[in-house]
Amino acid sequence: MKETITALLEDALATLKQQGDVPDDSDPTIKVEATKDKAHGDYATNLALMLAKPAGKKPRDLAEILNAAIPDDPTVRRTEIAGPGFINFFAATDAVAQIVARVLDAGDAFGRSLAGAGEKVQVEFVSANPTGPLHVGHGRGAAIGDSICRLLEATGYDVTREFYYNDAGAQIANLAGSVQARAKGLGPDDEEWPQDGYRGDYIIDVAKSYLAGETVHADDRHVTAKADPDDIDAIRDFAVAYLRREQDLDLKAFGVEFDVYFLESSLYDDGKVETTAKRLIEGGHTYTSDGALWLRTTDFGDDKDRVMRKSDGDYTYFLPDVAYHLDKWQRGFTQVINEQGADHHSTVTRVRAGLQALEAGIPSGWPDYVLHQMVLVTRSGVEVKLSKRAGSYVTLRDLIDEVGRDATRYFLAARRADSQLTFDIDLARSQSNDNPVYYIQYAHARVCSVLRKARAEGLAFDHTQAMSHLSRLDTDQEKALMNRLTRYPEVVAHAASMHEPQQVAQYLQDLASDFHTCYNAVKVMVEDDALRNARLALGLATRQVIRNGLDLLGVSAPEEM
RNA sequence: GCGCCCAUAGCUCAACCGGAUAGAGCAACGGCCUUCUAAGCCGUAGGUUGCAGGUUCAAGUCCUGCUGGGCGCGCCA
Repeated sequence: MKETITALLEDALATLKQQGDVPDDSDPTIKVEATKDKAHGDYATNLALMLAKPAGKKPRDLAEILNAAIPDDPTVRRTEIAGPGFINFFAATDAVAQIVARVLDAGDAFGRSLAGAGEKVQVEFVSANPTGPLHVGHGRGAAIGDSICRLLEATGYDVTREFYYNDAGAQIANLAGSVQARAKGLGPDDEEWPQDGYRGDYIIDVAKSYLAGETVHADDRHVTAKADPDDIDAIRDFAVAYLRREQDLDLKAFGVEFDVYFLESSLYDDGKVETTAKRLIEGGHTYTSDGALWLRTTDFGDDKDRVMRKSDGDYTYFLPDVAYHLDKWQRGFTQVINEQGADHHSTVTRVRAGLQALEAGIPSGWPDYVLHQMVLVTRSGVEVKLSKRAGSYVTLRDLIDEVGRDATRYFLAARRADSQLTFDIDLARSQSNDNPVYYIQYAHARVCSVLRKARAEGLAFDHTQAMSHLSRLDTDQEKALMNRLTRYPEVVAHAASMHEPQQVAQYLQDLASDFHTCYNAVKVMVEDDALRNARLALGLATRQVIRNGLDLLGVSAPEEM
């Protein structure tokens, strides 16, 4: 529909150029928008407003000329000029109803497109170090990151989900020390307890499992414990595998799986850190000061230079970061999206600056970032800060256990990443109309319920009959619902290109609302076979779109509540 | 002090990379169950989009300066 109108406008514009009403060189991007207000028709364009200035005409006069030049088309019932110079398009009723056939025809594929044309995209998200259970912030990253992946897949991209972590640094040494201390029966209150050791109860579980000689299987590694409390290397390997497995289990329970686990240590093992350092030095972008090696990132937009090799000879985390992103580029990802907590926002300019200094032909704005703000968890209006297992923070597992996967995913993905999020546990677990997840799922279940009833009465859905009577769907509520269905592909395309899954959540709420309104106003199970089947078809189409949309958010679509 | 992000109804949030009368839900008030799930629907009320300027035919959206909040500013990650 939108494409049809755009094509009509292109025709009209060409006519105007030919007539000399508009300069030949004016080439505005033609914008056709779905209207917010029914009174403005179904679609509208501001083309006349855009062209008024270059044409040297009043917007409304130009709109008249433009409108007259729009060719006739069966899908457009009529057009009108409104406001300062908008042209409104009213769709033919039959054309709107055809959406039902299109949805049912496409099924799971409805809303998908080939816009990405198979381009390789990598999305890095969560990327938690294996030092403890995932917390709510990681959950937000997982929900947003995975939904972005699903959106990109739905728009034709070849997506790689990647998880980057450090299994060898200071934090890991601290983890090993903490587990060893627990294995020797020490607690955080003992004098010999390592400084800044991890105090959470989960360390006890790791230590017990290690001493019991258990074998753990994570997605990317398998380790059998040596059970020797004095072998710190063995403890470290085991602890990392153990916590990686914990995280994998949490992520699986959350419906998130990764294609690639990338180890920071591999960048050292493969010599990529060395190579990157050499390249930066040879490029002349480094200098030595106070015994440390600095990269002149200020040449590339950073507000201060950064240390890449410390005076003790070790590299800072910054250099492997650059090496890692160079590696991403070399793997052929022309588009990379990094989903991270906003507390790491300072790495953005730094990494980009480091990549520029490599002079590897990487675009200056590469990679893309989606940064999410903090999550505050509340129960009974009071902030929740602690979990028993992790000690100092609320874990993702806590939320999944308490409110379920669907509500957790929905709530964490339904807000713009750049606004702070308050996760209200009471709301998320409430099975009532103020909970948007249930509201949407209920709409889906209601359709299923009607279908069950139809089947039970021996009036199973007749697709052929329905398709030839779609024009019977002519009440205001049905038309509003069908219009909403029409918008779905645009919503998916836009949400994907903007990397904003919350737009899908918003749409689904609106769709569910239109459906419930329709459901209350229009009875499906009527005597008239043709009408009943047409209405069943509309229900089926709605169910399909809800299901498709929820899937983009990783939320299930239950048949009954 | 510097940098990034945010500020929209009493509350939680939308607003399709500048468009028409800024929209939902909750809370409040008034209605709707002999009828497909009332976990729902209909109606009423609620706003100078933090403040002040600017750009534009058109600004919640873009620019500048304030105010308030979050995060960051390490030879930690």
